[in-house]
Amino acid sequence: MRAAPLQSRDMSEIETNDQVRDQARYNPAEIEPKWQARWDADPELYTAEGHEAGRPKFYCLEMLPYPSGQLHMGHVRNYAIGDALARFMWMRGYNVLHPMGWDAFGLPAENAALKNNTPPREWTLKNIDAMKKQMRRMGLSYDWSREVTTCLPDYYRWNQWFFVKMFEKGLAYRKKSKVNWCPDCQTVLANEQVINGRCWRHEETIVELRDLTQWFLRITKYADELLDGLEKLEGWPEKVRTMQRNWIGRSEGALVNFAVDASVQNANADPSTPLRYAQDDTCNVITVFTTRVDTIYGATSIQLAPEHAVAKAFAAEDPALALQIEALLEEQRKAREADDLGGIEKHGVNTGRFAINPFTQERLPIWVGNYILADYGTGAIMSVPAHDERDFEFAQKYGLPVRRVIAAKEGEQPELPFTAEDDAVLINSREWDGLSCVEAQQKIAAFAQKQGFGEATVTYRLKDWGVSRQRYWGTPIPMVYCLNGHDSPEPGKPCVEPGGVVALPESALPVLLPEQVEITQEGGSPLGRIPEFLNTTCPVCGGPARRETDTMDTFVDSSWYFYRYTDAKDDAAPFASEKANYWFPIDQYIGGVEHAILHLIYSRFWTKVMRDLGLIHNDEPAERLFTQGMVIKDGAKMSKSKGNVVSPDDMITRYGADATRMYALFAAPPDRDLEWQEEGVAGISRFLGRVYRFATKYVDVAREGREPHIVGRTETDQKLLRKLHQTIAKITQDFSGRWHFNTSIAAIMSLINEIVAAEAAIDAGQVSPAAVAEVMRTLVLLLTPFAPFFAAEMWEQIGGEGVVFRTPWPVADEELAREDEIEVPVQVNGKLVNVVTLAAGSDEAAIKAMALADEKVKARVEGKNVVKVIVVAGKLVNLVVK
RNA sequence: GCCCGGAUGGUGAAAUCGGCAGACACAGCGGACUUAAAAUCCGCAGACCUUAACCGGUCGUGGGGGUUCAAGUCCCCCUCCGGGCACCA
Repeated sequence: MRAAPLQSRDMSEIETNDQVRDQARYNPAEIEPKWQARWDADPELYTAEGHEAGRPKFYCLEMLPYPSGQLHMGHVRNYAIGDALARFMWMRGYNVLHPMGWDAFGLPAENAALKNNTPPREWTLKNIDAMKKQMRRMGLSYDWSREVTTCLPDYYRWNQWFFVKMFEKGLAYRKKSKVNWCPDCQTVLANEQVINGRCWRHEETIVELRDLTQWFLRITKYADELLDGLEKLEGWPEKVRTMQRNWIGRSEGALVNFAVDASVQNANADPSTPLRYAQDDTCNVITVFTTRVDTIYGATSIQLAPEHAVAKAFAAEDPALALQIEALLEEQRKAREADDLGGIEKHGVNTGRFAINPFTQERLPIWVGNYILADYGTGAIMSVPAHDERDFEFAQKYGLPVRRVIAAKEGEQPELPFTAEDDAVLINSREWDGLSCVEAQQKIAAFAQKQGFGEATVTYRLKDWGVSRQRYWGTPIPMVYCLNGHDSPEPGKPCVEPGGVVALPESALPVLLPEQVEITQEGGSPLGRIPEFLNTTCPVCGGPARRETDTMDTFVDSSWYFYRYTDAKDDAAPFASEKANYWFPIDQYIGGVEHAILHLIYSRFWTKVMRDLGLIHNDEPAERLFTQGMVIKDGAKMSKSKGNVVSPDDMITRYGADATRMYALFAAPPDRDLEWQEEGVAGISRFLGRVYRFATKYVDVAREGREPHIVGRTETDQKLLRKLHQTIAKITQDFSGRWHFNTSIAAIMSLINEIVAAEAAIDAGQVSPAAVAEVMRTLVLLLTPFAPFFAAEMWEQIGGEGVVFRTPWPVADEELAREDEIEVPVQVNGKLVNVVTLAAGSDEAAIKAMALADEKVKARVEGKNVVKVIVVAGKLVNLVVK
C-alpha cells in the first residue's frame, strides 16, 4: 500500500481530469512541517501557567522514556493518548501541565560506549536530541521549558540530596545480605527488578545470589501505608492495585521461640531468649514464624531452611549432615533458576536434634526442608501436618505424626489436611479447646508474649529497596568512608561499619560523575578506578576518606521526576513546595502496565518520604492512572528479535503524524492491545483527505457563513446540525469517561459521511452558509485533540481566529441534537418484526397503538392472543402472543 | 493451584443502564469516471436454507445450562488465549 502521491495542485493541472484539478489534495508532507516550524518558533505555545492563572489546574503526564534514540510504536500510542487528553483539557479551559523528560541514566549508554567508543553522556544527549525531534514531528504539546534530563547534575544532585536526607532519617542504610546479581548487567538488582528469577532487562539471564554490602532504602517502613493507600486509589486500575497488594504481601502471624533440646546439645538453651531471626548465629533457640499459631498443639516437627543459621551450626559439627544440607541448597538454587520453586518435590533431612514446644514441652524433631525459604519469615517453621498442605505432604513422605487440633463443622468429615479456619474450633489443645481459630490466634500469641517466648507479628513479602549499583552511568551515592577512622572500630582502616560512614553535607553536593572514565566489560564500579574521584576528605574530621563508588538504581531518578517538572530550573531545592502543592497530585498518569510494581511502587514510597520531609502535602503521586495496551504486529509484541518492528518515522513519512496518531487511537480502545495494520493508517489518511477535500471546497461558504444572519433553518440544516451536536456530545462524553477514542473517531467519520452525502444539497443552495460554517468550524475543533496539524491548517483556511487548540471546546446543544422522530423496533415474542417511526416523545399508548396497527405485526398476531405488551419508552415494543 | 483480563463477520472493532448484534473502518466484490491504470465517487457485503429473481425463513456474540417478555450484556458450570502471583508457612 503506497501513500497518496505527494504532488501539488500545479502538477495535477497537467492531468486532463477536471475533477481532480478542482479538488485540493491533502498533503501532510506539506502541512505538517509548516505548522511544526511555526509551533517550534513559539516557545510559549504550550507553557503551563502558574497557580495565578485562575483556571482549574490539570496535570497530564505520560511516563518519561529511556532515550534509546528511537521512538517506538508503544511510545506513539502512549503520547497520542496523553496529547489528546491534554489538548482537550486546554480547550475545556484548564491550566494544563503537560511536560516531558528523559530517564537518561542506565546501562545501555555504557554498552553503547563499549561498542562505539562514545562516552555515555555524549551518546545519551545525542539520543535525546533525536527523540525530541521525533516528538516535535509528532506534534505533541509538551511544555519543553520544564524538560527534565535525569543524567544531568542539575537533576541528579537532588537524588543525592534526598539520599542524604533519608540517611539522616534512618531511611537509607547499609547492610550485608544476599543480593540479586545479574551477570549480564554486572551489577546488583532490586527484588522488583527480578522477574521469575531473571533480570528485568535480560529475559534470558538467570539472576545469581551474592553476599554483598549494599545500600538499602527502608521502603518496608511504609509497607502498611503503601498497602492501605491502595484502597483509596480508586482512579487506578484494579489490576495494578492487586499486583501491588500481592507484592507487599502483608501477612499477620506470630513468632514463637522453640528451645533446642539441651539434653542433646546446647545446655544453655533458654526458651525465654529474645526473639531472633534466622540470620543470627547463636543456635540454642529457633524462632519460627506462623500465621496459624492456633495450631501449635498440632506441631510435630520443626523445619528449617537449608541456609538457616541453626542448620549451619548443626552442619558444622556433622560433616554427613553438611553434605545433605548442601544438596538441598543446591536443589533450591536449581529450582530457582528453572523458575519452578513450587515444582520441586518436598523432601528434607532429619538433623537428629530436637526442639521444645514451649506450650507442650514436647520434643519435636528438627528437620531441614527443601521447601523452606530462607528469605521469608524467619526461615523456620513449625510443621503442622494436619492443617497445612505442604506439611502434610512432607509428613506423609517421612511418616511423621499427624495430629489433628481443629474440629470440622458439625456433620462434616473433611479429609486432612484441613486448612479452613472460618468458624472452626480448636480441639486437643488443652485450655484453648473450644475457641475459634481466629480467637485462638490472638489469645495464644498474647499468652506467648506474656510468657516471653513469642509475640504477634506481621511479615511482608516486600523487602527494603536495594539501590546500590556497581555501574558508572548513574547518580553517585553521596557518602564517604573516613580513613582516619573516627568512629571506626579499627583506626587507620577504611570504615565499613555504620559508625564510620559519613554523609556529605549539602554544601558538598553534587558529587559530580567524572566524565573521563574507561568503561570496561567487567563493570564493577568503574568509579573505584579513578583516584581523583575515589580519594577525598572526610567532611567531619578533614582527614583522608574514600568515596562510595556505587551509583544509584535508575529507578531513583524516576521516583520523583514528576515533581521536578513543577519547578524544573530551581537550583536551591528539588522544587518549591508551593509549586508542587499547586500541581499535585497528577490528575492523570498514563503509561505501560509493566511498571505496576517497579516505578509505581517506588514513586509512591518516594512521595510519602517527601511528605514526611515536609516538602509536599499529597500522600499519593497520581490521582488517576491509565495503563494502555501493547502494540502488536502479526500477533506478537513488536521487537527487534522478532523483526516485526514498525518505525514511527516511517509511518509519519508515508502518512503524516496526524494519520499515524489517529490510527493509534482508532484501531482499538486504549486499554486493549492494538494490532498495527498499515492499511488502517492508510484508511485514516484517506479519511483526512475526504475532510480536506470537502473543507477546501467550501472554504468561501464557511467564511461567508461566519457572519451571523438570522435565517430560518432548512430541513437539511436541521439534519446536519442534529448530527453535529450529537457528535459533540458523544466525543465530550468519551473524554470524560472511558476514553474509547476509537468510537470518538468513528463518530467523526460518521459525521463526515453525512456531510459529504449532503454535498448535492449544499451545491443546490439547500443548506444555509451559517450551517455549513458551524459544521466546518466545529468539525475542525473536534479533530484538534486527535490531528492537531490538520486542525491547525483547516482552521486557518476557514478563517478561524487565534490558535485552534486555545479555542473553547464546542458545547453540545441538546435542543439541536434531539431527534424529532424515533424509530421503534417492534418484536413479537422477542423476534424483530418491523420498525415503526413516530414522533419523538410519543407516550406509551401512542407507541403501543402504532405497533399494533402495523401491517406486518398484524399478520404475525393474526388469530392469536396478545397476552402482554411491553413498551420500553424510546427503545422498543415487545408483544407476547400465544 | 490462586487472582485479574479476554474470546463477537475474512480482519480491527461497536453495542456505555438487560431492549434492532455487527456502528465506524480494513481487506474483498460490483459499478461510475479513465484509452488504461492510480486516485476519487457510488453501491454490496454474518452464515445457511429457499427462490429464476424478488419475497421469505432458520441459525448466529468460545461451549453447555439457567433467569427474563427480552441475554454479547445477569447467574451457574466448562474450554481456550493473555497477564500477574505462586512451597510466603
